[in-house]
Amino acid sequence: MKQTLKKTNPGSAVKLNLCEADIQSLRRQLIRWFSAAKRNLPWRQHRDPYAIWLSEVMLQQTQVKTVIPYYNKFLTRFPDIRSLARADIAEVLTLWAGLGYYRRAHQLHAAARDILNHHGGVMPSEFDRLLSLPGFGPYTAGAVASIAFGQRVPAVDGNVLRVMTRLLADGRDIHQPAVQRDLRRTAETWVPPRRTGDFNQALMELGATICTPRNPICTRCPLGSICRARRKGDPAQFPRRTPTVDRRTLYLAAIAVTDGSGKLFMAQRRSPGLWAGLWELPSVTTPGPDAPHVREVIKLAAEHHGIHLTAVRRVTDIVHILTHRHITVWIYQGRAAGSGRKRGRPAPPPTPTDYAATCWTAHPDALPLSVLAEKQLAALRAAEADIPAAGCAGRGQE
DNA sequence: AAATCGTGGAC
DNA sequence: TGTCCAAGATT
Repeated sequence: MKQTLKKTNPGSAVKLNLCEADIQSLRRQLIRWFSAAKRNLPWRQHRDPYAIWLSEVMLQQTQVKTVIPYYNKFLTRFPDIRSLARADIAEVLTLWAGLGYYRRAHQLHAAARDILNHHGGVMPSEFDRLLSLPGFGPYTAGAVASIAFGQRVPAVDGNVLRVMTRLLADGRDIHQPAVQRDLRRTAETWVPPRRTGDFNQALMELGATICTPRNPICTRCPLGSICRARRKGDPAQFPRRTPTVDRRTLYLAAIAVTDGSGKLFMAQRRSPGLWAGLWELPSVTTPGPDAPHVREVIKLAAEHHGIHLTAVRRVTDIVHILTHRHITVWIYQGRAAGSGRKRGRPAPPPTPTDYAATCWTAHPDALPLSVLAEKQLAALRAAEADIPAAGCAGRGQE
């Protein structure tokens, strides 16, 4: 039996949902399909709630393929909540460097400490308690509660939102928080009393492998018989697309400052913010779109970093693209003419203002670096600039 | 509610 | 090549 609903119905009195019979069919078909089709992923070999939690955090807005190597390394180094909670945030960031969205690493660490200090080191199992931990939103709390503890709660991520809008032929904009909340309430009625974790994972797995954003493979979909978008003939029109926003451009002048003994001046970014806690060449924003003159760079270095430069030259420049930023970086090199510098000794790091900390180091690659910072060092070396050589401590060399 | 927060895969 | 967007959370 089918409900008679208006097509896409914002404001309709009747809640957009499947009928009871279709919900039963959905549960059965999905679980059956998942048993046969599920991918063999590292986190599916664990029953430990911590291991599942870690995977869910790393997978936020990050593809499975990208996460896998980070996950394995992280879990080897920090096999349980206690080891993570007692670790230095610097080491956590080192293992996270390159994965992006670094707030996740800070909050993962904070939540581990919270669990150790206030929950006896035992992961909470209830949705509401999980939700109150740092880094847990509706999705992650639902995923951990259902997958690790079998709680009957939904786990609605981007995959599930897409699958749901297609099953329901729901034309609303899933980027709107109110729409997401409504779909989560609908999903609550879909989660079966048993095998909640498998059901939630099956919905996500379907979205990731069959019900994909473009070119969904409806011929292989176990839910084809109840999918309203498929019946309408064009499932890919759901979910509704939203107009893209332009990337803002950002212009930076970065300076590779060396002292007399082969050390490089590095700066650690503040938290919160972009690349929080990671290290990079000290830089300042400039009006753009033209590269600042050398004398301007000398002035900026003195103002922002308290360093007096000599022998400044522009070495190279790079472009870095983020989701909503287009960053142009002009890279300069100079030598510190610090007053306190003696033979073979770097000047003490100036008191940081723009940054959380600064340091002189002969091994900049040993610090947790953003991908942009790695690009900066690589570009300098390609230009044969006079900076410390790459050591063996950097990532991506194994 | 709309912005912010990274990086890379896929087409 | 540009665009979308990925097991989202936070302010």
